[in-house]
Amino acid sequence: MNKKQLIVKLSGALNLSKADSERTFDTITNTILDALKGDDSVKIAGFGTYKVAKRKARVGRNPRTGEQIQIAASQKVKFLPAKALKEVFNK
Amino acid sequence: MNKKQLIVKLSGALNLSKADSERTFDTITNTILDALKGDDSVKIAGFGTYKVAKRKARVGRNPRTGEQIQIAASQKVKFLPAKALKEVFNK
DNA sequence: TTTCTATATGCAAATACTGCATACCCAATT
DNA sequence: AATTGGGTATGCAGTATTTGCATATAGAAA
Repeated sequence: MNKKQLIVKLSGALNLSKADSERTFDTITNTILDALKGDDSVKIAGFGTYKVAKRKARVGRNPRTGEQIQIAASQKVKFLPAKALKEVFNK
Repeated sequence: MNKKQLIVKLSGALNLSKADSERTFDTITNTILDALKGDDSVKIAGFGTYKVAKRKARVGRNPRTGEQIQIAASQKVKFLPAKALKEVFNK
C-alpha cells in the first residue's frame, strides 16, 4: 500500500476530500518530525514511540570492492511499536 | 513529547479543536494499522515505510536465570525512515 | 517525466531480543 | 483536579539479528 492508496482510505474515514486528507496527513507527519527535531522522542500510547537514536561510528565495508570504510556516527529515527500493536500481529 | 502534547500542536496546525484533532489522529493511526493487517507494508514517500516483519522462532535465554528458552516465531511492525528523514537528522 | 525507493552484494560491529521487577509517566475516570 | 490503573523504560547476559557501507538498476510513485 502506498501513500496515494492510504489517502483514499483516509478520505473515506475522515469524510474529507482527497486533497484535504493529504494536507492533513502531511501536517501530521511534519508535526511529528518537528517534534522529533526539538524533543528526541514522540510517544503515542497504543501505537508506538518514535525516537531519534544515535548510532556510533564504526567500520564498514564497500560490498562492491570489499574495501574497509570508516562510517561516521549518525542519527536515525526509530519506531518502537507499542504492546497493543505487537499483540495485534501475534494472534 | 507525548500524545497529548502532540495533539495540542496538531490542533494549532490543522486549525481544529483538540477533540477533533485527536479523532483525526486516531483515525489515521487506525487506518495505517488496518492497512498493515491486510497488506503487509505501508509506504509513505518522504517519511518512511511501515512493514510487518516475520521473526523466526529461536532459542533465547532468560537473562535473570541464564536458562535457555524457546522463543516462538512472531511478527513485529518495523518502520524504515525514508532517505529525506535520515538527512534531516544528519546535518 | 522526474524523483523516490527497493534490491543485491560481504562482512564487522552495533544493537535487538528474551523474563521480570521496579519505577515512572501518562490517560482516563471519577 | 486528583487518583488510579495501565503502558512504558530500564537493566541484566548472551546469542541472534540487523545495520550500513557503494552503486546501479528496476520499478513505482509524485
